[in-house]
Amino acid sequence: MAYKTEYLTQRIRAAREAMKMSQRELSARSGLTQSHISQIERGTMEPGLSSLVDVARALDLEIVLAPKKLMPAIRNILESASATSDTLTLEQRKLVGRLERWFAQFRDGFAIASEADTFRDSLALLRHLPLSADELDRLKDATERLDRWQADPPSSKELSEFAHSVRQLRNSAVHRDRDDAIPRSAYALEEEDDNA
Amino acid sequence: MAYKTEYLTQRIRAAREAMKMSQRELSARSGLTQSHISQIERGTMEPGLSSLVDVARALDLEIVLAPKKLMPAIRNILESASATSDTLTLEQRKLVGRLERWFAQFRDGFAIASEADTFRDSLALLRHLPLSADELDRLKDATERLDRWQADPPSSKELSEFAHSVRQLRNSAVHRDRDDAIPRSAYALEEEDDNA
DNA sequence: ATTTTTCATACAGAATAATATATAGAGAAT
DNA sequence: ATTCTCTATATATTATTCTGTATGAAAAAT
Repeated sequence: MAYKTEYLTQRIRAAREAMKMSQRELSARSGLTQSHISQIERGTMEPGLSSLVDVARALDLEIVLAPKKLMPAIRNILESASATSDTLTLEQRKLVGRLERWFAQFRDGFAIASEADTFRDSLALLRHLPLSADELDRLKDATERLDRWQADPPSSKELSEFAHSVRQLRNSAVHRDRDDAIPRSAYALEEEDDNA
Repeated sequence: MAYKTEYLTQRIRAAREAMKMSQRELSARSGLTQSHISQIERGTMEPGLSSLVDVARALDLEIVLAPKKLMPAIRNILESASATSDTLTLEQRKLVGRLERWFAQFRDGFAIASEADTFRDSLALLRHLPLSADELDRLKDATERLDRWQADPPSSKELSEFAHSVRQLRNSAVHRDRDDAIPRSAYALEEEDDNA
């Protein structure tokens, strides 16, 4: 009777094993008993919501309620995080990191605060989403503008334009269909994210 | 007792209300009793996981376990689908208006007449449909192409592509599911056509 | 071969979720 | 005012979780 939530409890077990934590240790961290955890993982019993929250927290996981329609985009993020990193994502992270550091300094340059927030959040996404070669180029272009702005600070209009172009980049990466997703060495399927 | 799952149950209530669904209707859809739902939403009782799953499903929501470090990225996606404001819709109308004026001039550029008609109809819809932040971005991108075409007129192939992208935009706005619909209250009634 | 660790399982009892049903109050609609 | 809908709340009963504790079996480490 318990497989309505099986996909969640299986993820719990996978997460625990991925960080090489024993049921006993998880028990200590979460406050549930070991026997309880065993039953949850096995599907012998359906946990209460609060138990799941406790266990998830202990595994550095968060419970999110997401509209079904957004699930492809969210899966994109979850998978890209567990996908093996290749040279593309390495450079990508370097670039995003540079943009983030720049933003920390230039945040006040934004005329509108919400625009600055949007920009920061777009960066958060770009750090985790797979990019095509073309998109990576655009990301590179963006960081190159930073160089020009070292000497000559941008106007708020330029900044706004800049933020928009970064957001465009984010959009194209987020809403990519999984079918034409960037080919990667091994696209891990949902249930086997236990590769470090 | 202070429940640690209140952030989830609050989202349930918010989702239900956003869809204008009564507790009774949700009760019918989810299989829980109305009284049960009331207590969950109020926080007087903590639901079991399976109850939460049932309710979430009935609201077209999915429960996701996400690594904490990915939360900024995920929040970004969740917000981009629901964020909207008055200023945004104002901008939306400005953009659509611009596209419409442009179309009045460039209508002959379309190789196929039906394509032009479809384009015009898409615009008419876009004027009245609530758009997410993402969709507004795409709309903005579209109008920016117009700028480039001031000097350098588009080929009929480019034009066709352009019309297609606008139509896609229209589709995503039209076929949005109830659950993540943009709350209309702010601008549902304030619409008087400003003719171009 | 022995010890340790890890996981599955069992059981009793306390705590709490969940059902079914009913009702009261608030607000909206007629 | 009367009727309707919606939400909160109450009560009694059943069902399930959860704890605490203990044990067996398999696997790993010594």
